[in-house]
Amino acid sequence: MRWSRAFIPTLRDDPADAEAVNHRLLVRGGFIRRLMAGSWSLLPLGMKVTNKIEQILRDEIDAIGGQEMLLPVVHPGEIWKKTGRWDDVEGILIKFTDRRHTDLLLAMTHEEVFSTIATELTSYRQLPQLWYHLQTKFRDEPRSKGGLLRVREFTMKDSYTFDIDKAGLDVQFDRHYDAYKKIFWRLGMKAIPVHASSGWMGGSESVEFMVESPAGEDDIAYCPACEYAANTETATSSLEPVADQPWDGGPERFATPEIKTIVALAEAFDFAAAQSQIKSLLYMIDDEAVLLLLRGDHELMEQKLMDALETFDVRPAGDDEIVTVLGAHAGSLGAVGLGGVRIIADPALQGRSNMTTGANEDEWHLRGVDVERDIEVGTWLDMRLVKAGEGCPQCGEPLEVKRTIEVGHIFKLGTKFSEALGITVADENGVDRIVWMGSYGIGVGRSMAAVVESSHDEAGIVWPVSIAPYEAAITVVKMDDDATVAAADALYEELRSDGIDVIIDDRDERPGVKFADVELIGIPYRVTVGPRGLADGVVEVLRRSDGSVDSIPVGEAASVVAASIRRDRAE
RNA sequence: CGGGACGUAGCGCAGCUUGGUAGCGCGCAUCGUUCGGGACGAUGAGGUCGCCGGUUCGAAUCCGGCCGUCCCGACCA
Repeated sequence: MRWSRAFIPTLRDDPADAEAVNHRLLVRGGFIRRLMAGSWSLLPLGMKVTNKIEQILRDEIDAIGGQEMLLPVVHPGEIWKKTGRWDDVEGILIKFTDRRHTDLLLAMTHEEVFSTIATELTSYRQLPQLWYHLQTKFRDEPRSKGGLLRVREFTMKDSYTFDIDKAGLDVQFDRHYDAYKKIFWRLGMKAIPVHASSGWMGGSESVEFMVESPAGEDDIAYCPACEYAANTETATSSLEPVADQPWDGGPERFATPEIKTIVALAEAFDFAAAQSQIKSLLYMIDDEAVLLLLRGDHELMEQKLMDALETFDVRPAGDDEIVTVLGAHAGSLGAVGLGGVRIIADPALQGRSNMTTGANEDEWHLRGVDVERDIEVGTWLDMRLVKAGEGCPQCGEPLEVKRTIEVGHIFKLGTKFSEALGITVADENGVDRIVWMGSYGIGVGRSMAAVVESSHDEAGIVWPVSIAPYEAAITVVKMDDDATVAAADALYEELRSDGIDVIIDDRDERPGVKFADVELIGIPYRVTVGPRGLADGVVEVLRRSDGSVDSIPVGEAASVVAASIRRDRAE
């Protein structure tokens, strides 16, 4: 490509509305433009990167036996009603009707359609199957943000597997696990696989692939010692035991005027350190008031609660509800002597005594509470948010908590969809068996954004060779110098015939402008051709990733650069 | 959905308090001088001031409503 003919609208200033690094750099570099909130057009450079990412996805999924298909984006509501998701995923699912008043929807994912096709599977002899596609999905996110990180319309690679039994599903799952590790490696990202909550996908087990970035939306707990890693939505940790001070007798009321928070109580009374308090939270779960108890210095992780209770209908009770159920306002709530309300307590409270908690009477608390003696705990449930520094549940070393971007997610769906849609095959005895399914997704645009987030500097993006919009750029320093232009053209042709994806910057611009643009756009190799170097018979090769510069004889430049690029490609 | 900020030329912004018919920088076009890290001079093109309504002789500016965008939160594979 000749730069003078290319549409690469770079911007000198950061767009005013861009905050996230990927947003700033991809817009400035002329890769993408916004059409509306959460919808982006891919300009030529963005398209090139996307194509390269998609090719890697195809390579690796094909390598584990994947067969590519392409399914429609508009689905009949009917099949989503069969799986129950027509009603279950209210909100982000866009529904509409056609001229015949048929219920339709914009696909947010494709389990239903793949499953529909899979009803044509009739015999165990046809299994296993691994199908995938790269398709547009639309999710009406309440709040798109972060450039390409959270959008409404996006391309996703999703694969689906069909097996005769759980063992087969396990094999497919493990293969995807390995393929995903390779994929993210090839995309130039350090992706950490973590145990995750399955959310509304259901299923028994899921692993997310996370890339560390301050722009991310998920926290993971990570053990540097043993590689334990889990989304904080599921992570656990081991805690130092707390030694309670002895206390004779039962709970004792004491006045706590104006004190409404754990912190304030801890400051006012030396026996009421946060870890010696019981945090009481009233929640409405499936329309039932439930009192949740945690250690005072711990935080609730709602997702753990939802997963354990198998419901999405979880919300904090309102002020009115709290007063109605407990007879006091938030700040003085407690579980001692409470009847008729279900109590769920975090195991960190087990065996604790001489604790402080609200008295269910405004401005009064209780001290000397023995959790198991004084409180009728209905269920013990780990629902505590893990914090950095707590012990790894596997090896005890301190955990780290990192902010990350979720770039991929693999699920063991089990039989949820196949049962709902009647996907069965005959086994060797001629008996119909429900098929076991898995589903595995990678966001293409989000991956592109995540690479930018984790690989950039002050000057711009630093693409890995594998997905760079161009592998090399030839910067022609002086366009009105015939010898320079001729040498640059010759180099360009040689690299092209060598199979290198190269662009020649033949614009009549000052060198500074050209240098800045190549760096902003993030092309891994820049070959600078100018009269100054040519006088010595050399051109200059700059490697974007480490800034190293080599002067190389003109005649060897193409082969040296091509060799470097081939080496990078192989990595 | 709650809180906050914003909407004026392709991009970044000023003007609004105190109403008088729109300006700066970058970019763009032409010419000239320049040319190894975002040049300089000259000339020029380009704007429904987000939309609708109101107040007024007169609205980018004041008032009301709406729409859109971003950030925080809620939410979210």
